[in-house]
Amino acid sequence: MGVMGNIFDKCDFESKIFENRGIMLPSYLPEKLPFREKQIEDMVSVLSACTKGDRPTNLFIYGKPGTGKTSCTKYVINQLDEFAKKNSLRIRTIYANCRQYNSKYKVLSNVVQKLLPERDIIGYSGTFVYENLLAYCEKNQAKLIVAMDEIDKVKDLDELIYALTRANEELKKGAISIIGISNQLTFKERLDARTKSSLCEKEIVFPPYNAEELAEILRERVKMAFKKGVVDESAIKYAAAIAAQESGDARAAVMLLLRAGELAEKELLNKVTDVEVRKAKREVEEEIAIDMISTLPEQQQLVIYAISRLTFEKRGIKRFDDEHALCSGEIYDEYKKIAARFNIAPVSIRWFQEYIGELETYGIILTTNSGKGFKGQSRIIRLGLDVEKVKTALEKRFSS
DNA sequence: AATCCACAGGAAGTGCTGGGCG
DNA sequence: CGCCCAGCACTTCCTGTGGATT
Repeated sequence: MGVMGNIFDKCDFESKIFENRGIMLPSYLPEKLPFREKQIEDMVSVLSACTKGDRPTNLFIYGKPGTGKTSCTKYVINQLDEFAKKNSLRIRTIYANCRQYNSKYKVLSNVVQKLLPERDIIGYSGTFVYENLLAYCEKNQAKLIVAMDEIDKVKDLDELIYALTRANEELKKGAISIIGISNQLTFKERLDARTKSSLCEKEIVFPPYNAEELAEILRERVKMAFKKGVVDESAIKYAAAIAAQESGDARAAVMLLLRAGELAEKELLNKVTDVEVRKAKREVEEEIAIDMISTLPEQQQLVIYAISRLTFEKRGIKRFDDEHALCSGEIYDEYKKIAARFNIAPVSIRWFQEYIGELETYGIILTTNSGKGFKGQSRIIRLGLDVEKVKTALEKRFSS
């Protein structure tokens, strides 16, 4: 044996694509929040009350995912903290994600834990936690601002809001304000009337970004996250266009560009263009689809498996004019064979047809109606996804 | 032209399940 | 607590379409 290199030698620790990949991750909090000046200004004008010693009104923020709700809120309360520190004001801000803290008790104990990190309050009763909260505010004469992200995930929200608003009545010196954040626009209507009126004293809407705004946001990120000149303008434009068309979700746009960058890195390219973005988009869609397939009922999985097998076998072998078009009869036969192999009772052809229709509405398969020239009214079926990936995913599923 | 074939899709019936109600 | 009924997943049966075969 000659001189052996290290097996990690191939892994270039110096990326040719990324300058700082972390900036493209969802956890990154940007310093600039373009196109949200108005919303930030509104938040400041509400929260500025506490710098004058008053209790800020509660705030309800809503908008679709990826419209900057969380980033703006975090940014504003960080700034407020900084300002309070500089001017020695008695203001405390707390951010809690309610997906994690999804009940009144969990939220309150998390808040108290953050206020009193040295005090161990885990395992104590709700009233004990609540009293600690009051005691803290009273003792420190604190204006407390609690930002609750994904507030719709809290199971007993009415009680939580009630507890926090009632606290204000009991407190002589301190005060508590709530910032509620939600991406469900219908959520507000489900609330108790009293909860609604106290939580929604002031509302701020975060509209989705349009394509130009998304492109600007991406350019800003790319400047810091990627090496200079690596990301082509076409990639930015394309990623922005996709995200704008789908929901105006900035996080999705950033993720897409991150995936495109990782793809370019894997393929040892030195540029990221719209081609990589397109590939990244396909990759993401396929992952979602395969994920979805795994949650489908067993029978439908068998149908998809039958289609993937037949398509796989037929690749290259031309039949009629279409490359890998299938008609429902042969799929049903294959499906019955596979079902027998796995000892699963097959469904009747009638129900099989319903499955085909359902899978089509999910976008997993594509069907065209062969009006003329072939077996009367019939459906030509093909898989809308990467056949091999689907096949291996399902083989894994059924082998266990 | 009559019949067959391969298929789509409607209608009605069946057996199971889970939730509301007396 | 048992009962009943609605809803579901599915089957059986049936009608209709349009090319292929006799």
